Amino acid sequence: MPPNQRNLFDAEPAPWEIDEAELRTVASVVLPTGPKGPFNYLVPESLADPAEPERFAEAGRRLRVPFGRGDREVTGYCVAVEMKRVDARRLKQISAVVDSRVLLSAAMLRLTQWMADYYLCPWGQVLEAVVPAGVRGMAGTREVKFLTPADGALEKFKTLKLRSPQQLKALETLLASDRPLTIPELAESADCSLAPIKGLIKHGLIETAVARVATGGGAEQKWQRETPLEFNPDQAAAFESIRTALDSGEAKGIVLHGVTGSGKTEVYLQAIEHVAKFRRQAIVLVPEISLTPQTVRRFRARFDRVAVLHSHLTDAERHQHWQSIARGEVEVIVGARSAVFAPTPHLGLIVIDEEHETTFKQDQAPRYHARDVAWQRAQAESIPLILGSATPSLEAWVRAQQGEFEKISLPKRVMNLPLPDVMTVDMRDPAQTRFGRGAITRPLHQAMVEALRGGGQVILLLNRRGFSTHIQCPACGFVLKCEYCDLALTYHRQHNTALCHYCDHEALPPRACPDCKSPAIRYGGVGTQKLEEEVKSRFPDFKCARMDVDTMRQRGSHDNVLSAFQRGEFQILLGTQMIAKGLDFPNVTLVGVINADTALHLPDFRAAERTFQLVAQVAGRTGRGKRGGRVLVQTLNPEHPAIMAAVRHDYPRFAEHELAVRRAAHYPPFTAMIRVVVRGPVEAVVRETAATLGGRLKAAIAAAGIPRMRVVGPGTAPIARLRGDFRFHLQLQGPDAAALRQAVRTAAEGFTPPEGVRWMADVDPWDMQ
DNA sequence: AGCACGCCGACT
DNA sequence: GTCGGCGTGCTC
Repeated sequence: MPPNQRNLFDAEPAPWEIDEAELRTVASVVLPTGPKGPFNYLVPESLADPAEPERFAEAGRRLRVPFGRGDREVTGYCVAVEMKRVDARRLKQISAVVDSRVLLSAAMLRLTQWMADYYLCPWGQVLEAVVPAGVRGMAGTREVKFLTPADGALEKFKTLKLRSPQQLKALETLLASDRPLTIPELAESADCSLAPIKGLIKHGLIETAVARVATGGGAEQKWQRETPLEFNPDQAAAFESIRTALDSGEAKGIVLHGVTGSGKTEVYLQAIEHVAKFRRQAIVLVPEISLTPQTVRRFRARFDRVAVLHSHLTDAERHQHWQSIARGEVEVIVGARSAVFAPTPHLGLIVIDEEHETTFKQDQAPRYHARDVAWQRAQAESIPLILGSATPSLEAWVRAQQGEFEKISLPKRVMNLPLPDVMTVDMRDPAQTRFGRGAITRPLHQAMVEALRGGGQVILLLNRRGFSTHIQCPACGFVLKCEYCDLALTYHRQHNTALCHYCDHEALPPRACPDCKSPAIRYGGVGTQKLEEEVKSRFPDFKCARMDVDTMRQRGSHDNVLSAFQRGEFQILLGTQMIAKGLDFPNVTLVGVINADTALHLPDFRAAERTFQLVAQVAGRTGRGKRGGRVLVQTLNPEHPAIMAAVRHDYPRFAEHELAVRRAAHYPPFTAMIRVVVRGPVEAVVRETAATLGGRLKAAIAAAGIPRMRVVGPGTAPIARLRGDFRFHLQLQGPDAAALRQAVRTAAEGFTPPEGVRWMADVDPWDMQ
């Protein structure tokens, strides 16, 4: 019977056929793309035998299944296998089992299901994001034939009256081997060619089995061992609380609020040592930033078996690490966001360092936040979750205040070092700025002179890369924008191009205004490249290095520059926010913030929080040695509460002020939020689609009768055009997060946007642009 | 998402 | 009659 006609014969079951249902083994399969499913398939006897682990259909492995009217073979994730009463004639059968072992434990399957539900994303898409591509493709492995002698091979050799001495020698060699050999291995040790081996296989005296093996192996590097450091009383108290949580066998969120330089890492390290004693594993999430080499080094120095997962790994390396973690060979996993999915067999602790960092939120679907996924996982595995930061996210802080999480403070730096003096430089004051041209004010210049003269090092932070941040015509006001985005182009002098920092589009920098033809076009705004020139001309006797995405493209370059700075090979380090994170330089006596206001006026309710974090974090980079240190913050808003609090190292005061603002404006963390973005190439169509979607959302809210829930917008997104697409956005706000998600689901049901228009929902958005 | 199905008009 | 245009709806 041709498969396409099948439905003709067994369409709807007639009433008298209804008790055709029978008890069968059924697998639920979720596909990575396409319709959501899950779809049920019959498990044939041949794939239902646990004694054959190579082809056992069970939850957590991938399966090949026939799908659609054409029965094309697709790969899907098996999420459950159960005995069910089904009408077997209406189900198709699994074709094959792809994975020879489980990729996702039952707990991880539940976690991915939670993510799909919470982040409004198909389950299959979550699964594809959780299992690395290198693991799915079994990168770095290949199929190899292994040879074992058949039962009674030697007797058979005689009864078959074979007389080849080469074959006999090969067979005897194989019999003498204590493990299965590959064909080349056997040829080598029996000192024969491939022909006699093939002959033995043909006669059935040697049996072959295929297995996947790793190709090549990474060399293990030996690391200098370090012993635990002495705790100060605050650290000891913090560790005690964490140890109690670890021993309780219960889930517990712990906000470890420790000022910069208070020794949080040492607390993590000893907590993990405690976990490792019980042969459990720990996951440590760090913001990417090439995984802050100093932190990674400390973990390597304290544990024998550390897996470091970073973005520069090849697929094969990632696969090897993943397998090694799954086998329980690893004590600690240090990695960025996605390391929260590490397949640890017996997880004991999750640590999120620099918990406030935005990199923990994924900016593509599934748009998860590693902190929230980690908390979900911690609850499922009944383990503690430590959220460490000098500037905790307000989300974490509020939960600590409400008693949902425990709060632990490390209010002092180790060895009682003082926090650095922070001063603002008011850039509105002409007396301070009228000092040549450039980005460095008189007080900052003076401070640099003093610091360098005293043999100290200087860090300068400027959160804008490139040379000039905009190209503008003073005659008509025209600003050169990207052809595809609604964004000003940045001038990069090195390659003499005008570059879009969002889509990487390059344009030729104009000599005259493209609009009014005035030749007076001006390159304005200071980026890190221009700052570097300014520093070099002001301080020609000192060496200076720049660190931003443009200079850090190569693998390892980050670590190289920082190590050189630590060795004192240059005195001035300038760069974007990547220099503000987790670094420890005892000889840095001055930190200058060129412009603290860059994040302050973003159309984003988190603008103040970001500003506070940036200033407070970079300020923490100094005063870590005997010489002490100071910080100068250049700003046009010295009286802004976020900047004032950062100057005073006063996180609680900042939090109190900012939380009052958020509460009054009904913003997170006091309300849940989902942002919906609609985009497409034709502005009018996008606008109309956004309006339709807005209407559907409002209707969904009204129909469900949800109080205090509102739809803001649609309106033009702050970045109105990106990569050629016009963008409109909406925000759903309300106290009940689940109701918000349900409203989006209801609105999406049966909604198909016009050709070319796409839309997405971002749950708990971080970026509002 | 992908693909077969079916109902149209233009062609051999 | 037959080919193929795309609109529609289903996929265990």
